[in-house]
Amino acid sequence: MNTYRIGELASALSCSVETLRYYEREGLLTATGRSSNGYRFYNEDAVRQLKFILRAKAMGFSLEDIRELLAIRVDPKAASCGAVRDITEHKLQWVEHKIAELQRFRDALQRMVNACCGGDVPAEHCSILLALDDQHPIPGNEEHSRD
Amino acid sequence: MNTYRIGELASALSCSVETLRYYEREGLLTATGRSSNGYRFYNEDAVRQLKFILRAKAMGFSLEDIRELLAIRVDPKAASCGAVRDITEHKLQWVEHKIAELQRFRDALQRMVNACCGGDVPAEHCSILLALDDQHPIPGNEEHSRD
DNA sequence: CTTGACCCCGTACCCTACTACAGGGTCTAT
DNA sequence: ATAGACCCTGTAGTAGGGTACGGGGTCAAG
Repeated sequence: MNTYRIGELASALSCSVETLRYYEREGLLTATGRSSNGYRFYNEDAVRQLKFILRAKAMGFSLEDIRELLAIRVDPKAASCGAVRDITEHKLQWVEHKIAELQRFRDALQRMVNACCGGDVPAEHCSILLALDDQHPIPGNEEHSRD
Repeated sequence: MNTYRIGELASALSCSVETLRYYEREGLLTATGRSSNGYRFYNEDAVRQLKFILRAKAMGFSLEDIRELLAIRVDPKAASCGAVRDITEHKLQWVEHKIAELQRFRDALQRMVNACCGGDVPAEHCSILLALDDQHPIPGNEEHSRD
């Protein structure tokens, strides 16, 4: 079975050597072993595990989430399929919450952009500044004003 | 004109005293002055400025953005309305970019949740773990698989 | 005159996911 | 034997937006 040194693994999967050492410190990816000179080496199982980590990251999982998923992956008989789905659903809810928050930001910003003349005129009466001062709430924004 | 001590301002606008001192260090909100005992005090202008800051934060602006907006707010004749709209549009684009990213996360997570039996069975054949291992790509996810 | 609620300053710490650097060892080619 | 590429460890720094703490001063009530 062929093995990889840390730099080879890093360039193969497009991450940095420092990241791999960091993942080791964090307990996400331990090297398969050490050569007599102390160099880390990785086998195909480690490559697959790193792919798992990177793919999970690309899905939006945090390293903490990934730590849990890896624990299940290593010993899948000890965990239920439901546990895996719980982690995923929990993340999904968090992502949906974040999306909703950003959509509120987007709508507020969009209303401000729409209301602003945006011209090369002095900003003295700029509707965006007025809206942030709440002197002149922008229509559609009333529910956020104090009474 | 009535003035407020830092704790009064903090409780009036529901932020912490530490936050106000932090904003002062960051140049966002300087106290109106200091009493003879060294205590900060704030007048109504400062209250309005803090409201501006908090409202801008609620819109998703970063403290760095707010710093720029405040500079314009202080001297609106020196800046154009277009400059204000540029900041806002820039933020809007950033927010839209973030939303799109999170929506990709959400879709990937949703596909995984849908595909998972989620039962109290061992996770050995869990479709989520398989998908993250890319042994068993979930339909709709092919564009992310390596070839 | 002491207690408790305020306030001051400066510094350190939180989180996440890295990245950088210092100071050293190892291996390969020339 | 020496350059250059690679590897090791340990520690510190980054961004953003604060929070916490230690050690002290101030002020009003009892």
